[in-house]
Amino acid sequence: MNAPQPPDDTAPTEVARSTIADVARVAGVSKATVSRFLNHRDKLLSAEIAARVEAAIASLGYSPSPMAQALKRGRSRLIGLVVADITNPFSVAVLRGAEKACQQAGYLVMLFNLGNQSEREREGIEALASYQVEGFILNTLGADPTAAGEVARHGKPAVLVDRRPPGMKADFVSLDNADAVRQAAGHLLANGWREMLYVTEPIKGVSSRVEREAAFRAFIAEQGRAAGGQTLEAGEGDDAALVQALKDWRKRAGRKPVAVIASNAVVTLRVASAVAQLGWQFGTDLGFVGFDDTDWAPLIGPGLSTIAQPTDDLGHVAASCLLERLQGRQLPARQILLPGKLVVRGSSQRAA
Amino acid sequence: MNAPQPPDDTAPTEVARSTIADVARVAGVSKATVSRFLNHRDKLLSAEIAARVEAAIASLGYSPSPMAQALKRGRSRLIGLVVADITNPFSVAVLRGAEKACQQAGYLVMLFNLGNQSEREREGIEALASYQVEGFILNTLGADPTAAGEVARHGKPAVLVDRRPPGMKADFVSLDNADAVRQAAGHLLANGWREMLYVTEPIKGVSSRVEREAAFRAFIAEQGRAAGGQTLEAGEGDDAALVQALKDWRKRAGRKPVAVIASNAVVTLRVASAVAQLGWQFGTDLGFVGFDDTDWAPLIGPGLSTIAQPTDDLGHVAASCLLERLQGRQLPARQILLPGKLVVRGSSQRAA
DNA sequence: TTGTAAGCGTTATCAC
DNA sequence: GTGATAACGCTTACAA
Repeated sequence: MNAPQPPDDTAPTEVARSTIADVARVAGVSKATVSRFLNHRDKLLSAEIAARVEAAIASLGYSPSPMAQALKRGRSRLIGLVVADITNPFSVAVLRGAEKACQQAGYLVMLFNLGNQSEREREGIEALASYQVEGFILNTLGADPTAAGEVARHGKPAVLVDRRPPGMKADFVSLDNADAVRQAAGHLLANGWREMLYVTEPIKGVSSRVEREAAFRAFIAEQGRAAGGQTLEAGEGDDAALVQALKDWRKRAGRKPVAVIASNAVVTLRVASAVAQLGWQFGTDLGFVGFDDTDWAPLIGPGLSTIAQPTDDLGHVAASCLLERLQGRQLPARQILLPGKLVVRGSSQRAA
Repeated sequence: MNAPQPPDDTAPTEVARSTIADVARVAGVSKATVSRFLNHRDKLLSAEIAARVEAAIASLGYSPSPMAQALKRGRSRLIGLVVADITNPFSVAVLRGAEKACQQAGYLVMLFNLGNQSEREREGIEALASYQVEGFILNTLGADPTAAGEVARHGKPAVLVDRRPPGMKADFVSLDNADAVRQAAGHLLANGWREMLYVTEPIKGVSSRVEREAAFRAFIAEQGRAAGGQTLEAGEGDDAALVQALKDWRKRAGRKPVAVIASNAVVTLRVASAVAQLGWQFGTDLGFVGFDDTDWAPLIGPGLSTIAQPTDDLGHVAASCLLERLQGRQLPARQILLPGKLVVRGSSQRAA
């Protein structure tokens, strides 16, 4: 304990970031000149000075502080991405697409994950806004209507993905839900499944859920007596209830071939689990199509048929929309619907 | 073209964020006083003035700009998280844990996804550092050795998750790989599987892959003639090759019961797909344990046995380590190994 | 073509 | 206790 204390700079000699002032000093010019070199490159600069500045920058390994730039310019090269649930593969896939597009355009994505707690929407938007993000990509909103206002208040452009809050005017990018549901249901019907059950998470006014369920009902209505259908809202953690509901429903259907449409990957998992418990086989006891073509879908039972969402495009398009507006283009709020693609596997083909 | 230009304030009357100066004016005090109120709250403030400031802040809906604060203080309340591949459920799970801990401590997580392009490590670290992140959580590094130096250069604390680059001194949080492999292999052996194949992504010096494979080899060596084992590095997209390799290997094993250990979820998927193509059944033709307990594991075949990583804890612990250091604690580089948990399902139990 | 100086929104160091 | 004032690292009139 009495040993001479080594100098307590345990932190590995923190190399202070060099600033524009350092560069200026080394190059023997003013800060303004360096800044010009950075922002206007060739214009208004004598070759000799430009070279000196360039050398100084290189020798110091200087790069400008985005923070300071943001403070001064009011622009940050940051895009705020609010995601409902990072655990949802759909959200992640969209994120990936968006991120790629943003990075290509020189923007960095700042992520705020709601973890499905919609009451944190405002919080997320506030936090992001305070970092001067230039725009928002929102894969959430539905519950908290004030959050929409929150975005508007900042006057920053926003694009909505997948979910559209009640009265919000903004670009909207989403799967063409109506078409996708028709593809799924139509395919099942064509394969001889006569009685369908649409299983969804509790709808709770979430726009994509509303749209899909409505499309399902519309489809069934159109078919007259050719097909029957109903909707089941399955709450999380209610596994036993789902099993029971499926059993009852199939019994009621009598001898009609029955099929389930699952509204997303989470529901697919729950249904698959219930089906396993019941000892049923996809494709023989039960037809099935689920939304979201996950990489495990081919491996369950005879392979699960799915509606693949163009997630990468969704993210890419969302980012592009936003970037366009950031370039100052003034357009009315657009609504971009991308088609889903039916991937046929064993679960939707009658094997009995 | 000659039409009178409408005033181009099409942007929805951008409500300028109110600044500390606004608050000062409204409250009839100086900026310094407002700042004191914000940072030192009660100390050194007369009740009357404090009340006035508080009222002004409330009425303006003021909140300080983190950017300006970061610029001034050199601290940003930001933590940089570099993730090898946001598509990997393991990475996402860790991210979730880390994010939760950070948010609780008042930090925001800034995410940089490498998309598996390890050559972008430097880039990511640079980008994050330029935003003055106070520390790093790195779920990557292995390939680019200069990236490690990059982190050190900034003198900011970092904690490594899952992968540890060659010569980097920093906190390290990871699954106890050696123990996990022994659990998996031991369990298979105990269930009568005599010949094992360890299937991994190309090892390429990635520490976690190296450790797991080494542990597997060590385990086999210890068993003497009680068990045989070999390793297969399966490159991505090489599906046909994997199928062939499995076939050959099983043939060579003769009548000995064979089992596969998959080094992570991605490999599990590839193996499951190959097994399906071969028409084999898990649990009868082939034993199986895979790393990472995904939510689809129970649904494939008779259920896939897995080693569940404590992902949430991993992320949480990583964040805690970092936060501790940010609080100024000087500790030697720690190494925290969390145990995995064997989840037994049908695939590892001999049904034949 | 280049330099000077003001200011972005904060916080910290002084005086008063 | 409170208020000027000078930074933090950068951009941008305005001068020269």
